[in-house]
Amino acid sequence: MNAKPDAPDLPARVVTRDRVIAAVEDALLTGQFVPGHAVTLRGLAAQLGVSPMPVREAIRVLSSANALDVMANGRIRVPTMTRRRFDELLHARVLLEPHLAALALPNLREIAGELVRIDDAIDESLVTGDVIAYMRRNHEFHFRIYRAAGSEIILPLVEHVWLQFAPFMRTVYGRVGTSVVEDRHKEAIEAIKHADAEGLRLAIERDILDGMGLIGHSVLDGPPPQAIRRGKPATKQPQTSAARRPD
Amino acid sequence: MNAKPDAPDLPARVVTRDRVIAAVEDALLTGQFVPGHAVTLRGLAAQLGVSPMPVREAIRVLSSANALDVMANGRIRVPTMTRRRFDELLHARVLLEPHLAALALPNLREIAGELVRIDDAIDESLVTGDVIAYMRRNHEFHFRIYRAAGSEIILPLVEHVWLQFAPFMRTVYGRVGTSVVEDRHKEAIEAIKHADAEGLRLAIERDILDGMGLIGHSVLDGPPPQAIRRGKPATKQPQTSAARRPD
DNA sequence: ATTATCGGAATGTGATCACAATTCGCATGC
DNA sequence: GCATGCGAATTGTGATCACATTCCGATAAT
Repeated sequence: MNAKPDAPDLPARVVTRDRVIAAVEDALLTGQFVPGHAVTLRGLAAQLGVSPMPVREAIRVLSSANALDVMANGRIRVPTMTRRRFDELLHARVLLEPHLAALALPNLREIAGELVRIDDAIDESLVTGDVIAYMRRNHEFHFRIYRAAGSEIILPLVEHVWLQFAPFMRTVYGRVGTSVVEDRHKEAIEAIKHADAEGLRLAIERDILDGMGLIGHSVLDGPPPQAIRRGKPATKQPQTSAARRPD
Repeated sequence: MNAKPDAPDLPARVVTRDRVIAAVEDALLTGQFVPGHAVTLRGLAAQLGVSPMPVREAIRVLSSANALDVMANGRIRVPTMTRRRFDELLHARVLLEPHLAALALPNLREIAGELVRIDDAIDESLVTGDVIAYMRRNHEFHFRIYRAAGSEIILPLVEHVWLQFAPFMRTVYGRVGTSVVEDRHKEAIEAIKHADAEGLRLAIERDILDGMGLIGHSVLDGPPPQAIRRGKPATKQPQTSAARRPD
């Protein structure tokens, strides 16, 4: 490599594009972007106080990860959830996340206390009904674990999956509330303290299946996803932004 | 009647950015981008005959998928393979691809003939030593199978992984040749014909482990890849910058 | 001959403009 | 009252310019 004794620490210059990406990702993960809602370059740029150029790249990055939906005419919107997509996302989560958790187990002892603290914050967000705080904390709980696996390949894949299902979960919580949320974090922490890899794997899997499976199905199986409002035969997937009102 | 597109097929307007992405992805998957080689906006734009703007978005998309490496100063280059990265990529492949193949098994009967045809083309590429054609055909063989799984979530994840390890494999083939390549495609085809899910899963897993594991380790454990620095050692291989001349 | 220093070239980033395509609003006509 | 047609506004895409930073090469000094 080229010897560069000047700065061993990477300066990590903060570029506007990365700030935009982080802002949109946070908005997606905390459910502040409603599925079906349009996302425009200039609109987002004005909202974030930047020029459309960094937003363009950020949107392109996120849409390439299927975190934003690019329609045939180029318009961009928050993806709407379909039964098929939901099942596949659930599938991918069950495939990847328990594996990552078990892989991270040896490194989790030292952050067990921090996980307990985050889980306490989650409980607090649940009782206060702060959905955004809950989703952010829940994301932090899971990814504290997954990050400890030290896998720089699988971890981004899991982040992609989360970016896709998170907006939908926000809709779910907005409809059924957060009181029905019951995670398996306590079991996971217990498994970590006992260095029980299989127990941790099972706890994560159950956390995914319970949290997403039951709630997701109850909502997706409810109203049929084809609520024709004006009889547009061109669009095979009518948007539900203005049709259904979450409460 | 302006808004009445009779054609049910989506127009799918071809934008320059997508062509650039496809071109770079193909170059990565076929090993025409040497690991460590710099990729510049204006250089790639001039090479492809487009303006730097679509290239900027394309590079951003690919770098977000870790298919291109963004250094601390913002410069972009084809990622270099490390032992750690390689092991993780191998790990991710074993985790995802056999699963996808088994999932696709019910839909593979009808394309079994096509798979045989592609595999024959692979053998032909191997005897002629056409590494680029081999890599393209091998990619096609695998993704014909994976695409049949109908999973629009896991499939992009696998594509991301391929984009990351493919350039390195090109280096491997360029060093040890393609004569040592021995895949498990025949076993996979056999398992498909017998509707043997477990056999197919095992064939894919062995194909990955044999192809990447043995070859990759032999090269990564061998000579360090930072041998030559100055002097431009006889660029007999078509480089990425000025290799392709449109006319 | 080796090292230090300086200047031009190259690179990524942000901003702005131009343009085709699409969408929305509103007036018009039946 | 309702569909229709037209024009303005919006949107994504591509191109170009400006600029800070960095890299490369040449020149000069020891």
